[in-house]
Amino acid sequence: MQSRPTMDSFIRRLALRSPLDEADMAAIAALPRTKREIKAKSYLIREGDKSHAFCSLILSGMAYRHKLTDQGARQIVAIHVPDDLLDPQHLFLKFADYSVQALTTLEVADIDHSALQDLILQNPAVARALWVDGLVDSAIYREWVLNIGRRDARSRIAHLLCEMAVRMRAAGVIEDSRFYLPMTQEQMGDATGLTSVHVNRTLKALTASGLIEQTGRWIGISDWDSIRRVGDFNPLYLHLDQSAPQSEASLHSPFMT
Amino acid sequence: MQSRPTMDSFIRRLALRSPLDEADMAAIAALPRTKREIKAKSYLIREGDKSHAFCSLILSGMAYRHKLTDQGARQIVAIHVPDDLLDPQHLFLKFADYSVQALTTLEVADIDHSALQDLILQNPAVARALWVDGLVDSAIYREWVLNIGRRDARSRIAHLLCEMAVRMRAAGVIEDSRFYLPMTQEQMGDATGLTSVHVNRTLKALTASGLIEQTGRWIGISDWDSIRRVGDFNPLYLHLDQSAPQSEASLHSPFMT
DNA sequence: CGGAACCTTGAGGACGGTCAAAACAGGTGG
DNA sequence: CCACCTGTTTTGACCGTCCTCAAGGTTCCG
Repeated sequence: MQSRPTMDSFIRRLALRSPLDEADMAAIAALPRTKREIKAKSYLIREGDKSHAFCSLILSGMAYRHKLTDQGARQIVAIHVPDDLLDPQHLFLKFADYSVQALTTLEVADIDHSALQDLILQNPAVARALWVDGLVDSAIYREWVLNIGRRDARSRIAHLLCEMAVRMRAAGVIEDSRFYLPMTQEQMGDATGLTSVHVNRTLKALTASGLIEQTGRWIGISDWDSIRRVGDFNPLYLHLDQSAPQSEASLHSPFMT
Repeated sequence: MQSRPTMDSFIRRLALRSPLDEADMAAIAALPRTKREIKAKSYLIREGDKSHAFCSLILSGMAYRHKLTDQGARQIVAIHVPDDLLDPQHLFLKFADYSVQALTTLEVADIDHSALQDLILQNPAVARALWVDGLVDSAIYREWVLNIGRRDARSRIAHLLCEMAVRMRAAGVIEDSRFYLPMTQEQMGDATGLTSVHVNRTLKALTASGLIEQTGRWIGISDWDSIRRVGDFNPLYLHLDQSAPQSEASLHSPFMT
């Protein structure tokens, strides 16, 4: 996991989906922030917490967002990669309806709320870019509802792997045609509405069918086209390509160089 | 379904979660818009469509948002009640990753994008209120992921009914301690990741246990406290009460007068 | 070297799905 | 006002995907 101390790639991601000129980007880059390191497994946010006075941007590492039922069953509702901004919602809502926990050691930049609010007030292009980021979040939630509600275990896992491949590609953390997915099989189950036992069997089956290769938590995708079909994965919902709604290009493998 | 020609109650809902002064409200009320009537079952938006040049606000009636898998399985990802603003996302994203279909005859107000964009640029309080509305949407999606991923059929249906009761209460369309839920059992299944057959059996079981009463598509909740417990329903995620994060009041029945 | 967390595998069970048919409701047109 | 048609609800029988429980292996880290 390389160290990525600046916000450059975050700004580039925003600019991908919403127009930002040099001045806008400079304004974001100039936001006061403090870097912080967070240990794997520790909580960034707990359900019911009052909102923090800052937003955390993931510089490196991964985190996940989850909710619990009364009986203590856990559902992971989102997985976050570098350049994800955790909780701009806390700018506006008073408390959290979910928990966020570090999946790996995490480098985050805590951006002060009042500075961010000021920037949003003064700079509509920045406000829009952040708003759009949240809209894409929503789109991902919708796809997860579909994934969990209407696909079988094989498709769900395949879909999860496809999404992570594409998003990690966008974040620039794909190495050597493989990606490191720092999740236990239990966590993958919590993300897909399955049990760890069934995730285990499903992963083995995907490997046996020659769709993926696992070594530890490194995932290689041997046959992108097949796994895309099995997972019924169409990356349009990630809105990574604002220019071409229906482009075939978006179906290409995230492992192509 | 009473006719509700103005945007007053929409504005009131926004003001519930985000501060708006008289001038802000007047500015929203002055937005140019055209009223339109939409027949039940017709599409407002189709997946893959390029964004419209307007946002539709539901004045009366209900609609749902859905996505399809490759094999044609349908998942309803959201149900919309009066005062819901459909697709502020289209202000910023170029195409739709879902379809929206009318559940009943619908009265909507189409608000012109350019006028709305201008208002957002000029008036930060309005921008914020709309942003917050989208954040609550996200919170609902998260809860649905949990509902579908980690609750059994009985809880899922109970949860759906609780959510609809509370949201319809907020929209002011509860009559006589009952609410009209214009969904077929197949649609309820599509919303909860179940089949219509199982929804039927589950509803019968809830009725038999004395939790609800059904007459046609009118749902009466006989025992709010029990169904809330069965559905593991805690309305905090709806962020209806910004003042009191942990208030017990939020657990009260939406049928109390 | 030891322990904890995680992965793997097996056997059995259950929740919810599938398929199919019948009852019912509501609207339309004769 | 009845006859019809279509969409919806209801019920039954059977089945399969995924869960549960449990034990043994493996990996990783202190």
